Amino acid sequence: MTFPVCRYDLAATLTSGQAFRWRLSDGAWVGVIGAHWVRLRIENSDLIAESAVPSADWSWLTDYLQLDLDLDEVLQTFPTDEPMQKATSACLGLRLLLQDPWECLASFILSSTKQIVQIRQIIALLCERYGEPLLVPPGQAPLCSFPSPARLASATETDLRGCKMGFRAPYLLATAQQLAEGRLDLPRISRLPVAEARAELIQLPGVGRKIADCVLLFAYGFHSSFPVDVWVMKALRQLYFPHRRVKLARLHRFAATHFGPHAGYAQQYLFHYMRTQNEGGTRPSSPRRGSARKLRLRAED
DNA sequence: TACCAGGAGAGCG
DNA sequence: CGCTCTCATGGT
Repeated sequence: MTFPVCRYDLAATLTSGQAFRWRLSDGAWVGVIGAHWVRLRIENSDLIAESAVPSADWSWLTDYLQLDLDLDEVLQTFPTDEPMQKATSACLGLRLLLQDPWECLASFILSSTKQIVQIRQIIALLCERYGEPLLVPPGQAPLCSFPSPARLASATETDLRGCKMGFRAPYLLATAQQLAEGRLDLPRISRLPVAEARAELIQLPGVGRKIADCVLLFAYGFHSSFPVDVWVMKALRQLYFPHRRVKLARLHRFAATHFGPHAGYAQQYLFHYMRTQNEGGTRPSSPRRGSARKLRLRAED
């Protein structure tokens, strides 16, 4: 199946720390959306999608990739200051996905103080051990669905620790149990105002402001939600409040007023910019070479 | 080797 | 409140 697309950077989008199961294989991106195995690539401003099972309705894909979103319309609402100009021009075509709430929630519970490569490894193990095998085309590597709350709720903390998630195991287990018991209905949250939706999510074990904001943005499409992690905090302080002590609460207030109605979208550009800009590094600190040390320390003051 | 990673929660003054 | 400490694991 092919879909016409304009300014859609698949690589940046699928590796920008919002989803963790995509991998590049023979020049195409292979992943799982719900119960669908899918393989994606872009050729001549066309998105080409191959699935394992023929489907008449591709809304599961177009919704996930947000193909109907007008990116230019979003970009026009961004502030025209220099940091945003640089962040957006550094990666034209970076998009936000619309993911499954449970998979997104569980993934970000597992994300705390982990690097993206390690988050990917934990989630791969979790799916391999607890997910359902999917139908994949002949010759393709086997792949599983993301395990349901009920499935994880039936595991033990020790089982989950076996997936290398460490102290996050009791959080994931307790949250899975609450959802499996029906104590919180994830689909219902999409109908709430963003502040109430956030309050509901934060009640779950292992879910604080940052993870709640990630789920609101990446799975519920609340574009006003602005997750502030170490990277974005660094970006905001460095670019907008240099040489000043600024607290997290103030950064949230600043973000809510400065970046417009699609602030969360702007956040993704800042996040990607910070991660790719400096020496293609995966670390916000710790210089690679001695010669860079002085410059870096000066810039970070 | 020592330090650190897309945080959350508990304990402290 | 606001700050600090701990939590588990793997990479550099």
